[in-house]
Amino acid sequence: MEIPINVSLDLDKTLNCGQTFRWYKKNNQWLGVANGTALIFDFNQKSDLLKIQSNCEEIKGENLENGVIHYLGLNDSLQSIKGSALKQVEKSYPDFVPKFHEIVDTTIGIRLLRQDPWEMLVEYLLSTQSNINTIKNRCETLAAFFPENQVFVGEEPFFLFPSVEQLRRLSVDEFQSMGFGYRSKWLKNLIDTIDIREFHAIKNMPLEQKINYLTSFNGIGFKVANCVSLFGFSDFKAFPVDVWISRFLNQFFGVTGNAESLMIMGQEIFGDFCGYIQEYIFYYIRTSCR
DNA sequence: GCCCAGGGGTAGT
DNA sequence: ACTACCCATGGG
Repeated sequence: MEIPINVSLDLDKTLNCGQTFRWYKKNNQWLGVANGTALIFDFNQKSDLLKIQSNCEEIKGENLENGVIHYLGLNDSLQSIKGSALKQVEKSYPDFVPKFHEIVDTTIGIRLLRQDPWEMLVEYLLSTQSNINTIKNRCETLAAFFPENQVFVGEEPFFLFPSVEQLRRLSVDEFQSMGFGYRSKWLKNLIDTIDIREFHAIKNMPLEQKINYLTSFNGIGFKVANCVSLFGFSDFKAFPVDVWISRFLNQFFGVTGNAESLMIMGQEIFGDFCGYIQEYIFYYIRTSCR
């Protein structure tokens, strides 16, 4: 099917900016899994048509069109988000306004995906102290361990992300053999102890309570908790601070500190949608200074 | 071989 | 609260 896209969307940057790990581009098409449905996107930027192929006709109970619109965050008003953040920057850090425009105007089509919280929790636990390529390989290795999860769109194979119950069948040694290193025991502990209903219930809690719950697990620290809150639960007040964001804040605002103090800094600078702006910054600094 | 990566836990101040 | 140190592994 095809759906018209009449809002700003940069699909390449959205799927390639580091918020998601299992999408890949092949023959000018994007292939990936969105909330349990395998998809192939073919986006013609000129005609503003998004061609969609899939392995089934729905995404988590919604029809395909609405499911894709939801997954891609196409209902987010990017202009409102930019306006809100700009107002906050003008008020508190006017010297930063020119840089703010430069960053946002070069990344404006990026949208925050509505990804599966469970997948985000596992994948960001595996992300610590690793570059994005390594993380992508790990996530795909883990998913491909379960051949029963394989689905096809035409000839193209996909692996749906394993459930908690499926992961419980694996041992620390098997995680080790997948190259997870010291994260293996964290993952094993997580899947053995998590109450999945309790986990999903944090969606409606304030950010501080999400972080408190998530950081109660071994291996989930402040930064990863913010990633899960932002990318899994769409809490736009989350502000993940990794080495890149930390360097950026030091360079442009002269601040240093741990992930928690710098998150508060990000919230003060950019306001209620700081998570969105964080993703723009992340893409900007990783593509411009090189 | 060396350095870095979407960090976190722990022990010692 | 802050710091130093360790942790496994792959990629550039």
